[in-house]
Amino acid sequence: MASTKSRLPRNVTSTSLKDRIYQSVKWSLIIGEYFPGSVLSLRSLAKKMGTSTMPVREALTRLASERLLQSSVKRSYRVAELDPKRVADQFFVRARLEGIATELAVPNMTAREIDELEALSQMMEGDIESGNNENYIVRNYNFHFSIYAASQNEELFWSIERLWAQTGPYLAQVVRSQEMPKEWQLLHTQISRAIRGRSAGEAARLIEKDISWSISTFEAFTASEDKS
Amino acid sequence: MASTKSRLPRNVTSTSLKDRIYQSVKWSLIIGEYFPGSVLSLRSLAKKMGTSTMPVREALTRLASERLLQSSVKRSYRVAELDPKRVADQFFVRARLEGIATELAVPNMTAREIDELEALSQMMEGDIESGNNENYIVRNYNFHFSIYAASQNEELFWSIERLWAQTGPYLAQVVRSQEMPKEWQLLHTQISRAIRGRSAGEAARLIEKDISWSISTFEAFTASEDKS
DNA sequence: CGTCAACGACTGTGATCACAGTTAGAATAA
DNA sequence: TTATTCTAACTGTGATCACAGTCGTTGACG
Repeated sequence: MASTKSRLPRNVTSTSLKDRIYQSVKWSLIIGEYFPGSVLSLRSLAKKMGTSTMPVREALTRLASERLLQSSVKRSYRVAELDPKRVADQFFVRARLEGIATELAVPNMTAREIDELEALSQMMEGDIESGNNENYIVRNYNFHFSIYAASQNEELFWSIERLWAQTGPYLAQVVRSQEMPKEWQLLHTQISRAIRGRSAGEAARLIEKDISWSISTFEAFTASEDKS
Repeated sequence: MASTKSRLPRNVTSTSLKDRIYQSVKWSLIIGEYFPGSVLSLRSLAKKMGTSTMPVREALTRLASERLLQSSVKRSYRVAELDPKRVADQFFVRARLEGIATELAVPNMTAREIDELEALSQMMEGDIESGNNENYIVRNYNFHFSIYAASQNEELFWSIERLWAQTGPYLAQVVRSQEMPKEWQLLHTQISRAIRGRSAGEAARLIEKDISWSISTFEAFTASEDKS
């Protein structure tokens, strides 16, 4: 888990304990390591981290303020329960913001960056083929955020990342629990191809398509859950 | 002071101290009560609030995590110094998000809400006329956010509010230090009129125009500051 | 057997302390 | 006067404590 942290842009000197705990928990949320409704208590987390509760509570108040965790007074912190309206709202904003970021990014990306993108998309196709959902989740994150980083708009980048962490627990749960749809297989390759061709509008359209597929997959999943 | 609070019904005091301090500081940022570079130290703020440093530090870590304040290890919290690129990025995202929120809001707004909007815009015209910049800042906030609330997308609403708090210290500084441009006078009335006519696209376009005016006013201001 | 009150083990919150790193200003030297 | 050093007052960080509210379980009672 610690090795993946280097993917996230940050100030080089964020060595405080509270920051490391914050990053650690946030990453766990993004890759869906916690389930909706999971309880995160100060003392148990502190024990697990080998610290006092102090840095943990600062980390958790941060996460709660970014709406990644829910908290009410004197009740334990927990991963937000599934609220279809809320998740739909989040995906809606994600689609718009990620489309905008992609449009900005396309003219900025270097040939080397696009090569890496294409390599990633190849591996993601393989992950879908072999059903390696775990790898897919991480590579999908890296794929998207190497694009958004190229938008060179930090504010945009952070807004999107916050939303990913919010939708992470739900989406990852879906991706883990079932075979990934075959339609997903080509999409990311098409995206990197559109970027290579410098067609910003096309790339943005495909990114938004990617997200709308996520939505419908998610909705189909929750619908089937309700019946069981 | 503390003794009177404890006697109030519990639903009034149900919000924690840290939350109230958080809200208080955030509002101060939105209306530009703090200047770029202002230092907010735990102990001095705690003294001002009449509490220990504990709730203050949780409030400030929240604000820092939302990028409303800057913090580096063992250095005091401070309002971000002016970084033209960063502010431009923030305004860019604001324009897009607020345009989207407006488009969503227009079909949702009730006649009563639109009446209130129009009343606000009338008063804002008066504020510009009489040079009452202080009132204008607050009414402008209320005007915009009553629209964004009607988008009925909470995630969108919070994203925008966060950006307002980020740009607040810069923009408010400009608005306070000079006469407001006459062009601003009619804009908000036009916006409420477009909303009454249920033309979402037009309303969104005007909102984005409002923000782009903010940008250019801000840029003109910083340019003139550099020369002096 | 089923209901409900009460207990006990939890929860976050706020206060206070020790500590180490930062910083600004006074004292010293050139 | 100007530059530099050094100290003293400040900063956030982390640990620990007391406290009050929450919640699940147990045990008594109907």
